[in-house]
Amino acid sequence: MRDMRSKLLEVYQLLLGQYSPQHWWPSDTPFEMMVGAILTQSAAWTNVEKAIANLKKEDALSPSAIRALPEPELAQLVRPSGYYNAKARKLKAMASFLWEEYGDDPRGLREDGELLREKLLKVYGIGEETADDIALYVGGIATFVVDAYTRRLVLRLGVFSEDKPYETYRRLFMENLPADVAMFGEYHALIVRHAKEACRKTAPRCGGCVLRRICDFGKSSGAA
DNA sequence: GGCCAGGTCAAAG
DNA sequence: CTTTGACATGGC
Repeated sequence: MRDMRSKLLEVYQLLLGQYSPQHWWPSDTPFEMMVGAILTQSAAWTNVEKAIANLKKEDALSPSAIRALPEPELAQLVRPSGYYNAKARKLKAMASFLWEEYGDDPRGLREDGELLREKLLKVYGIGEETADDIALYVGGIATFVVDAYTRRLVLRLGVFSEDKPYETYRRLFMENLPADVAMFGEYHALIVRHAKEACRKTAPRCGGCVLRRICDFGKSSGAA
């Protein structure tokens, strides 16, 4: 088969041609982006939208408001996104981090360079994926976001025969594609769009899938 | 009613 | 390092 560079690039081209640019992350401000990144952890985006709407309605969508709000009250506002007690605690940790490190100016994240990702990983509630989300979409760092959809796609493409650690997937993309913030951001967004639209876990609509030719999913025989 | 959704943490082997 | 349980709502 062709080399990995061509393969990953072709997947990107096909998805881009099928869905057009997504212009992620869906948010009005950098802070809203960070809040969304935490709230969407293992949750449906439609539920995250309800939670963010609640925060906006109560003027609680700012670092200072999140810090000032009693945790139980914050929890009720983000309740639609699930795991609301845990997420309230995570939001508070993130808001405290923003004040301590950047004086509440999210633009400060852009000045950390590659160090940003490591700093984010130390914050309670920010794991590998969320750190990459923020580093990429707010920090402007050329890092690749690996979510459940990305893993499923890579496995169905036959790149790995079994699941691997997060870092293995991340390196797969970063070592085989040019470091381009806009492209990485678009690639991840397209993977999510494709997953929601056609490449679902249950009842995947492979019939009209643009990746059909290069995806192993559902194939019983494959040419050498 | 069961399964799934743009994960993370802490404890334990 | 891998596995397991906890955390929880809402749509189909």
